[in-house]
Amino acid sequence: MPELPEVQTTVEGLKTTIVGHAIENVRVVGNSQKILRSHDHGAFSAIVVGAKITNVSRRAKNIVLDLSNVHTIVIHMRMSGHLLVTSDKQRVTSDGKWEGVAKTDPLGDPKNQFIRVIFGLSGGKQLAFSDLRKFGTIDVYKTDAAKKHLQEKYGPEPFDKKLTSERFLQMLKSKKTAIKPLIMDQSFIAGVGNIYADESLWRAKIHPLTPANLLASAQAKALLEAIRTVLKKGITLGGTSIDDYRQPNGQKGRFGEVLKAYSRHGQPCPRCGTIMQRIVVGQRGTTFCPHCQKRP
DNA sequence: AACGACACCTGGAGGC
DNA sequence: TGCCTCCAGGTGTCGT
Repeated sequence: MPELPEVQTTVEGLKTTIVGHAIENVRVVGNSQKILRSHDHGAFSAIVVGAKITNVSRRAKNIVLDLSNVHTIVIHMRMSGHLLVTSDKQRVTSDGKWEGVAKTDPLGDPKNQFIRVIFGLSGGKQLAFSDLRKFGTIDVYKTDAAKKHLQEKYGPEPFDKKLTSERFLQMLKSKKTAIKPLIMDQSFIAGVGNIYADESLWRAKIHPLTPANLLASAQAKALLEAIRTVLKKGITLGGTSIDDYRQPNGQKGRFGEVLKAYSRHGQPCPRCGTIMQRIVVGQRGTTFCPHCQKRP
């Protein structure tokens, strides 16, 4: 599910709510042990319980929780995961049910009912991981190992100032692969997934199957700017909640209301009115405007 | 090295 | 209503 803006929105929500709190216990609901990937439940608890959360940050689509005991928890929400934080008088029971939450409360939203892992925090707060499809992962590493791993595994962050349009063009020149799967490749550039890829390519007027090395300098520049623009807008609007994503308070993001391309096949292009088409690229549904985004 | 196919899970939507 | 098939925002692995 979540791409960079959703992860960033989550991180910002967690920063103001859970930093400074200690982890008192970790519960796994039902048959969800595999979400704790690096360690089994007992070993994971033994490492994190008693430690204080000192910082929350993001690298690529990972949520990074630094702990006071030189360990770091790395959470990946994959397709349908999201993190929720309880406020006063709200509670998740050990079987994943909400208490003190009305159906009309954002936390009462049906998409917030798939609680798989619960962190009990000091002060009576809870951090709950809801994930319908159970694809999400929660790992813990020693902090230096975590930082090294996160640094090496992923490509540049889209907002990194060192990622100039010249450098981006250079990166594209060495790849013959189609541009859409390339910008979704996290080792090429971090944070772009299917929604923001479609949006960026539409904005930059580039056909998703264009071989990367055929992009002209002006197109590379336009694409990098488009990626930055759509990601920034996604963050401003609290992410895209097409289906499963929710903010830590349970609310939906609003970027879905302003999508120009993603999932709009059969509807007119907002720029030229041509009916938008759907194709499959790299096994992913892809929507584009056949008039604005011409194949080279 | 690069690319495609598939697996991992579960629920919702749409067709018949 | 009930059953069936398809679809989903991501990524790891395995095969060619």
